[in-house]
Amino acid sequence: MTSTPAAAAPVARVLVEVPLPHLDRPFDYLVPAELADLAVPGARVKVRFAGRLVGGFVLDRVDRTDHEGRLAPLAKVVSAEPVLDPPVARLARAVADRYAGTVADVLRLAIPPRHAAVEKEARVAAPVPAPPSPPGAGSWSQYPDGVTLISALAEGRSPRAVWTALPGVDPMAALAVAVVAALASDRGALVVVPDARDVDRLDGQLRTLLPVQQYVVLEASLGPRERYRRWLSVRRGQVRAVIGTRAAMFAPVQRLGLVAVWDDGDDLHAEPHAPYPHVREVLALRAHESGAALLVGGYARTAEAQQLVESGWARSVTASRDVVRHWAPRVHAADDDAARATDAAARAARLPSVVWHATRQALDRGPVLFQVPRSGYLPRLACVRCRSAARCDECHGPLALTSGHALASCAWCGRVAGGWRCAECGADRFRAQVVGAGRTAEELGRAFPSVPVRSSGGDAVLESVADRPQLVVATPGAEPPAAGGYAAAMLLDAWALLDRPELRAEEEAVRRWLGAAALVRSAERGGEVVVVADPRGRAVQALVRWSPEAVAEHALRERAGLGFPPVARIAELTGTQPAVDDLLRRVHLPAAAEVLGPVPQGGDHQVRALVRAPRSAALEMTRALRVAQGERSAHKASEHVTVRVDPAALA
DNA sequence: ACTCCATTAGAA
DNA sequence: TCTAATGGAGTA
Repeated sequence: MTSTPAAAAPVARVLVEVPLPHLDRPFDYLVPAELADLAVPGARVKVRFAGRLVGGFVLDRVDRTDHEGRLAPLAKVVSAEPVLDPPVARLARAVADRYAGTVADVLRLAIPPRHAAVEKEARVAAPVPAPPSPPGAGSWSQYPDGVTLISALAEGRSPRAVWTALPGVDPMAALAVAVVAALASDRGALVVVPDARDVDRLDGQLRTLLPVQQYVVLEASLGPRERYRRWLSVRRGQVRAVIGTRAAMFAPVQRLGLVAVWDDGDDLHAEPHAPYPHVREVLALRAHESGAALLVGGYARTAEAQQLVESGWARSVTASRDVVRHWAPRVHAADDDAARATDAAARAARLPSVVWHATRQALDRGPVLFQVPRSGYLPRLACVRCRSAARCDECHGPLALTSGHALASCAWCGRVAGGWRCAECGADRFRAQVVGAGRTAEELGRAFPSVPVRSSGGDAVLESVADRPQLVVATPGAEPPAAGGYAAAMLLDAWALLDRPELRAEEEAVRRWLGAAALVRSAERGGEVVVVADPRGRAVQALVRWSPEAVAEHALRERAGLGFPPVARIAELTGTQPAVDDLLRRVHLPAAAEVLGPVPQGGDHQVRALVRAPRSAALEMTRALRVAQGERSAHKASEHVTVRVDPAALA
């Protein structure tokens, strides 16, 4: 190359798109004079790196370099569109540090693939819309601090709140009000919800408050073209508000005033690609870095959200007991066995008789919702007498009833279980430990022959149901709202959710129950919820009293006692034994960190080690792990170790 | 991943 | 002594 360097700021600091942890830093390149105007900070470029052309982003243009040797020139400026915003670049660095990953990995999540035609088409600058006037507080007046929260937003301040949403009051309407309040202060807003159905609902609410040109919807189902078009309008500041699902968490909203996440306990908020960041954590980082307001809302509350409250960083927004009582349905718990065998009709329907009676009565008043565990939780079988799991005689795998087969068979080896006897107590009959949605729908059809039964779940999720007597069987998260609220909800096999071995089982159960119960009419309007589980349990009590904070407080204390996130930070290292050993040998952990394992994982010759550090040493721990990963990749270690920080499922 | 370079083993 | 092969370091 013989071209002369640019007259001003001839050095471009470039982040190269290579997946290797030890290359996770900027490299300097010379800007040729003819590219001087194109190679703006944030631009996509191609550079020669280790002999080949790789993509990268210009982080900055500077006058000089610290590099000793000769600088290579930028090979090409792909586009002068500054796709990497400086605040997003800083965020990517923070997220990479937090999750022991690389900036390049984060940017892959944050910046959608370019679509050249889209970049050109919108050259005609759309005018930036004028801020809307401040909204009324809407349903926020139901919460003691709600009105203050909205006016603070509208006045340009940045409150941070963990919000327990009331049942029966559309939370999407409240989120829409918060968005408009942020816009009214001449700032931007970003709301992330778990799935497309929530996006649609929020969209429907926002549409009533804001012209559609003033916000965009970013969701996974968009094609590359439309996705880039909308994303670009946000980056260019033509649109100030974004609503969307997980990938929207990095949306380059300009002058960010509010970030919000709905139902942060939903596992859809955990990004499945490296470095596996979580929406709530990323948004909290954004709020911190941009000085934006943060709203973490849900019917339930996670231990992580509770931690934000207890650390004093965010405040708790919760309705008073009186207001909760006004909106919530009546909830009561019925233990499965105690209620089951007493009533012939109930036995025929294989329903606890409380459920059967409550359903029959509620059907006079409107639709009745049945929440049944997802079919993914294989319907397993248990001894009818002692309830121990029914296992295969041959391989000791769990027995299951699969659809289309009358006989139980082993979920592992497939052998049909004939002449089974319980290994614990000798009983010769088992019962379905968890009945799948399909089977429940069939049985309800027989028990209530004149009533229509509809199912929602899997790939057939109902949008909503009409306000007339009918039975709606849904898996958790797929419950369609009913026009005037459900007359009742039956939470079947609720104990099955609690029996799961995971750390979050209790929190998760409460989250799912509240999600269904929130769709039921208030007690004043006759709304009723029956949860089939031991009434004495803490989770069941939280539902009965509609006090999710109690569960979150307990979960947080429990995690503190165990040294688990969010009180401590844990990195999970997974790989082959030699690979994990090698990483552990190389890593220079802070003194406060502690290594557990490695222990073999199920199958695959994989092992897992946990590295734990108190929050005060967490950043040091994750940085050390990244450095050690880098050292391994620099030494061409062939076997990869996956590092996940604060994974959602810690058994 | 890929290139470059140094060290080293192998053959004249 | 020269050359091909192998390993390690660095990537601007």
